[in-house]
Amino acid sequence: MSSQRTGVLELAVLGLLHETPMHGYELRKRLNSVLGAFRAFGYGSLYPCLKDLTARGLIAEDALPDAAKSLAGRRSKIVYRLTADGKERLEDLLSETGPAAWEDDGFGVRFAFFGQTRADIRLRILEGRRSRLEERVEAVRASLARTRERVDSYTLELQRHGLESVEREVRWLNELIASERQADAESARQPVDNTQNGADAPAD
Amino acid sequence: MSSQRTGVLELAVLGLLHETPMHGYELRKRLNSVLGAFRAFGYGSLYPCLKDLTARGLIAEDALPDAAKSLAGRRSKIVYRLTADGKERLEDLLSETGPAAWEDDGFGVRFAFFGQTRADIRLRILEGRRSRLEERVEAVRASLARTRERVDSYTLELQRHGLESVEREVRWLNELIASERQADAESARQPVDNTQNGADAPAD
DNA sequence: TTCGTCATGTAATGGGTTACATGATTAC
DNA sequence: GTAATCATGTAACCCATTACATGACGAA
Repeated sequence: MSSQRTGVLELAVLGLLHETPMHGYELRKRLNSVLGAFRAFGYGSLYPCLKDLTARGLIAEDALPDAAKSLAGRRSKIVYRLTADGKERLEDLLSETGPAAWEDDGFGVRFAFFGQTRADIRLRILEGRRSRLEERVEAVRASLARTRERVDSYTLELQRHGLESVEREVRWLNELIASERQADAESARQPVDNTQNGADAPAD
Repeated sequence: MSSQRTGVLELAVLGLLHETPMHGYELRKRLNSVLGAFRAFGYGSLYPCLKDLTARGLIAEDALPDAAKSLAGRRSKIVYRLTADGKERLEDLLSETGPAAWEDDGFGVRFAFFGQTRADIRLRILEGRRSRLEERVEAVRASLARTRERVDSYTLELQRHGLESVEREVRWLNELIASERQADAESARQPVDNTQNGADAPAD
């Protein structure tokens, strides 16, 4: 039932390859530099994923055994690039606004590729995540309130710190949402857009 | 070798049951209230885990079909309690100071049960986690420094926010470590301890 | 020549999620 | 009597991890 099993890794690979073709080793480094603070992938995850994506025709390999490679960079074995199908798939994934898009992992990756995401989708994802986090805040607050649940001080401290972290992210989201809305309003006033569906432009 | 496959859930269950016997449903609530901000487990994870732990003799079920249940609490089907083996296992797990203890998940659970953990182990885990996080900070900082890696502003913002989060946790750990050390020093001056190996006590 | 990093993989397994299925008890 | 919550489970699947294995290339 419409359950597009995402797999953070798949999305991340497609997203990175959309920016520019790369080979596995490089991909992994970029991956861990972009998502660095949250997640780390090893080769044991990446290579099987690349094989899978290739088999599904979403990416393709351009093997260059010992080609020119003008300046910069050692010679590479297999360079992967996004296929047309892959690009389509990427757009589909980046258009999702459901749970996958606001849960911890999924959100991080999607946010990293917000540059390739439609503005309205961005907003919905940010808001989705915010309300998700607000639920958590509520849950922890409730738990903190029920002090009868005799908790030792460490458990309490953990909850307190966790709560603060989540609240902090909510504030961050608030700022992001505000600035998205502002940008939206401004671009509506003077549509300087490129490649966008041009609404009736105001006579200058 | 020696790879004691932990499984956050297993440890969490043992830890909670060490405090007091409980049945599955209750266990799950406590679980998500204690670890609330970080992780959530569903029944689909919990019950199989309980069966597994039972099979391994680490916990046991006390079925009370419709017993007295004096005050407070609805009648429960299966109440789980920690066995002697389970307690031993729990102590082993809580004594670990390796990767399992300072990686995201493992750390959270272990911290929640610090009350049941030896003071020296606590300190080593806190320090282990701190140095782990410091590595991450370094990695992200390095990535931020290499501005050549043309990143769009969203990716950048994600990295920036991630970095701040990690730095924040490092500060938190610093405080915790300091207060652990202080408590340690104080208890060394006047050993008011119970159940501890009594060093030569100072004549009052 | 040896070390570090670049570079690519595989096999086995793991730990947990999702979705489904069921029924008892309590509050309204 | 009906809805919410309590309460217990199973089957299928998934995404990734761990540990291992291999080798070329450049710098010291």
